[in-house]
Amino acid sequence: MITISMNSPVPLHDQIVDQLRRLLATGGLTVGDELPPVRQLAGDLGINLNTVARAYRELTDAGLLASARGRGTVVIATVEAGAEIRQAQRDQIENHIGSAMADAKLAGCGPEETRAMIQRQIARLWGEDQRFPEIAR
Amino acid sequence: MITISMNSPVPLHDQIVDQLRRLLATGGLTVGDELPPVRQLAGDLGINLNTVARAYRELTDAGLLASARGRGTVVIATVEAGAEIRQAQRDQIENHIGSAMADAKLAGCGPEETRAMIQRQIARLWGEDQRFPEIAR
DNA sequence: TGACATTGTATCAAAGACTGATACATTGAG
DNA sequence: CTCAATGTATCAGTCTTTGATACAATGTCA
Repeated sequence: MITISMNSPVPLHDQIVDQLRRLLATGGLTVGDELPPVRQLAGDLGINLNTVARAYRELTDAGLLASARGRGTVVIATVEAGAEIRQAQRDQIENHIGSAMADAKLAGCGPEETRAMIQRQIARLWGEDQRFPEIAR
Repeated sequence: MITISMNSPVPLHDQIVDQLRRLLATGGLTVGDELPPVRQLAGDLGINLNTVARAYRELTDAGLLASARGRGTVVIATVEAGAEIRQAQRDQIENHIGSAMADAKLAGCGPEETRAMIQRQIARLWGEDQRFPEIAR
């Protein structure tokens, strides 16, 4: 469900938060779903339970999860598309996308290969049936 | 030329390295170009010169830049597309792209808006004239 | 009801990374 | 030769991250 990289410069709890947010955004996690106990997930990942607890707490503070002693952690909200976007945030996101695609080019991916990656991700995120007849300018 | 964010969890020198690599991959920097002196860039960004020097050194170690006391830092190599890609690296890149696009959806971007972002980035990376007649599956 | 396993939370310490201040070494210009 | 410009090295301070451990709350089962 979650994978982490010990080599990455991004902290472990941030990696977990990012992936959970991604699952919440893509439908991999929906309201009512229970998350694995901190000890279990920490054990699976081979890290300390505090690190997982911290990730859960950050999302709890964000209003996406709810935790209670003895009862576990559940999803109470998911982020739905259509929310208001600030321009600064939009620029940051486009920058992030551009950075990822630059990495692809940097690693030797050609445009066709990159396009295939994007296609897969679009299908995964917005549904298999979503079609984009053309993306030419 | 370079912008940094003090709020980001990613270290300053990593931010600089990422953006420089991106410039090297996109043609914003080519062989022979001189980089700003560490003191100047550090001053512009409002950070310590060591942080910039570290970023330069990392790229120097990677063989992309060359630095010399008193003479400055110049680009000696750029990364060209077509290099061999390992599968693990490819998966990581696709994961990165997917993460960026998930962020977009998370922030409320619809598929059309995301597609527009991608379109701009493709044009920027692989040239204005590059066309992608369709990206449907 | 009471004991106990399960789960999240809090506290504290250690280790490491990042950033910065400062001094040093090299190059080139005048 | 002098000196400004530039990259490099060293050291210290501060913060973050991670982990070990103990605590608190909830639910289950005898």
